[in-house]
Amino acid sequence: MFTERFLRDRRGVSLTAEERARLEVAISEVRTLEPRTLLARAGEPLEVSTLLIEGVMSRYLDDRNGLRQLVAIHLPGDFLDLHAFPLKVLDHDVATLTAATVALVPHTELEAIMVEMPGLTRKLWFATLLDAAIHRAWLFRLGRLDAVGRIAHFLCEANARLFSAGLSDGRRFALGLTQADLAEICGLTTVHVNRVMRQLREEQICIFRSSLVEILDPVRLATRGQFNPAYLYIADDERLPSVKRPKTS
Amino acid sequence: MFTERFLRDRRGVSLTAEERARLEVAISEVRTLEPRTLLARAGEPLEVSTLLIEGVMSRYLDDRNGLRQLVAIHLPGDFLDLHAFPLKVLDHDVATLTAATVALVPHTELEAIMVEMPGLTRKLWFATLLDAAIHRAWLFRLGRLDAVGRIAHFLCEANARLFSAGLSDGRRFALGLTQADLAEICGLTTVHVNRVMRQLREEQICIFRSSLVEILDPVRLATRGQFNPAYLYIADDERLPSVKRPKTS
DNA sequence: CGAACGTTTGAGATGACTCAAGCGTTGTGG
DNA sequence: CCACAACGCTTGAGTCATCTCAAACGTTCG
Repeated sequence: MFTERFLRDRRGVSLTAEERARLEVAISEVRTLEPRTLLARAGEPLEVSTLLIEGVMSRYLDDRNGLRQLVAIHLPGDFLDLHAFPLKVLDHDVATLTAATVALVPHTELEAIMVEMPGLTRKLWFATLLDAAIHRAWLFRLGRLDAVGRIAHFLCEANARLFSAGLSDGRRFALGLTQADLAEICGLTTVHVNRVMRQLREEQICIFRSSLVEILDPVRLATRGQFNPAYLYIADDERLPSVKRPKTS
Repeated sequence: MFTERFLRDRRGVSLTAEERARLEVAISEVRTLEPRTLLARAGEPLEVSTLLIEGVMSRYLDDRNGLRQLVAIHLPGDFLDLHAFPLKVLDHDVATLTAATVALVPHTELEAIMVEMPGLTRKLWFATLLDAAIHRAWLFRLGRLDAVGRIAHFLCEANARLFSAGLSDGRRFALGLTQADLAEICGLTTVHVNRVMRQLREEQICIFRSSLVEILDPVRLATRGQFNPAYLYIADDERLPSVKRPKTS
C-alpha cells in the first residue's frame, strides 16, 4: 500500500477504499533515490508527479549567490509535486535530502481521475492546498519570528507532521536534516542555527543531535515558536501543544 | 463581465467563452467593501468564495503581539479565497486594504462545476496553485533578501501582476498601500521601510508617493530584488525586466 | 590513517530594530 | 473657514540580533 500515508489523519478528507485503490493503480513505477539527488528542475515540463513513500525531500529556490531558500520539506505520505499536474512546469527545484523511496504517477492517470472521480479530484486539490497553507505558516515564521522562534516553530511543525504520519511519538523523531538544512529552511546561517540549538539545549527545551530530535518541553517549544497546528488540518490536533488563538469576536 | 480579468494572460490556461459564461452565472452577489474591512476570519467555515473585481485585498496571520504578517495581496482578477472551497476553513484572515468590489461565488456552484466541467475545474485548481507559487516567491524574499531586496522584489511583483491585469503601464501604477503595509508584507518595521524607500528614491530607482509607485529604472529594481517573473506564469513575460536564471545543465 | 563532513566556538562588523520626536496632508466639526 | 485631530511620512540616536570570517574539533567512512 504505497498510498497508505497519503492524506492520513486529515480533517474531513480521508480517502475511501475505492479512491485509494484507484490511486494505487495509477502508480507507474516505484523508485529509490540517493540522498541529495535532484529530482526535478525549475522550468522543466513534467509528465509525472511523485508520491513520497520514505525519506525526506525538499523544494527550494536559488539566489544569485548560490544560496538556497527551502520553500517546503516533504515527509512520507506527501504527494510532493502534485501541483506539477495543473501547473505543468515548476517554479522551483525538487531534491531528496535523505535517501528516499518514491512512487511515480503519470499525469495521464490524473487526467483520467479528474474526469471519472470528482470526489477524489477534490481531495487531490485539497492536498496541494495543504502545502499552500504550510507555505503561509513558513511566511509567518520568516517574517515575524526571531531565530529561536523560527527553529522552534519548524521543529513543532516537523513533530506534528511526523506524528500524524506515525513517525514520531510526539517527543522524539528522526529527521534526516543537518544544521545547514535548518539554516536554509529558516533563513539563517549555519553558525547561528548552531547557537540557537545550543540555547534550546541549555534551556532543556530541545536536543538536536545528528539528525535526531528530542523535544524535552513541548509546551515551551510551541510557545517559543508561536506554534498553532491549525494550518496542518490534522483531524485531531488536540494532542499537540500549541499557542491558542485568542478568541476575539 | 465580472470575470474579465480572471486568469487573463496566464500561460496556457485562458478560459474559453463557455467556461467564462459558466463562471459568470455562478456569481450570486456583487458587493462593495470599505477599506480595511475584515471579510473572513481564520477558522470560520466558508460557503462562498470571493472574486476580486476592484481594489486591493490582503491575507494575513497575526502574531502574539498583534503584529501582522501578510501572506498574500490580491489585485483585480484574483479569485482570492478559492482555496476555501476544498479547504472549507481558512488558516488566515482576509481583509480589504483599499475600498473594493467583489463577486461572491457559492461553493454549491463550484461543486456543480467540478462534476460538469473537469477542464474548468483544472483551471480553477491552477489558479489556487498560482497563489502557492507566489507564496514560494515570498518565502524566497523573506528568507534570502535584505530590506532593499525585499521591497524591490515586491514592487517588481506588483508591477508585473498589475501589468498583466492591464493596470500598470510597466512603470507607473497606483497601489493603494501605505509604507506600514509594505512593512507587514516584507517582514520589516515601518521606519525601516521608509529608509529603504528614501534610498531607492535617492538612487533614482523607484519613487513611492502616497500609494503611487513610479519605477524609474526597472532593470536595476529587478536586479536589486533578484526578480524573475517565471513564478507568475504570465503568458508572455519577456516584456518584464528580470534576473535571468543561469542555464546550468 | 586521512579526507570529508558536520558541529562548535570566538571576535568583530553591520543591518535592522526601538524609542522618540517632528513634519505634512487630509478631513471634519465647531 | 479655521482649528485641530488623525494619519502617514520622515529623521536621529542608540541598541541588539544576526552575520562574516576564521579556526578547531569530532565522527564517519573508505
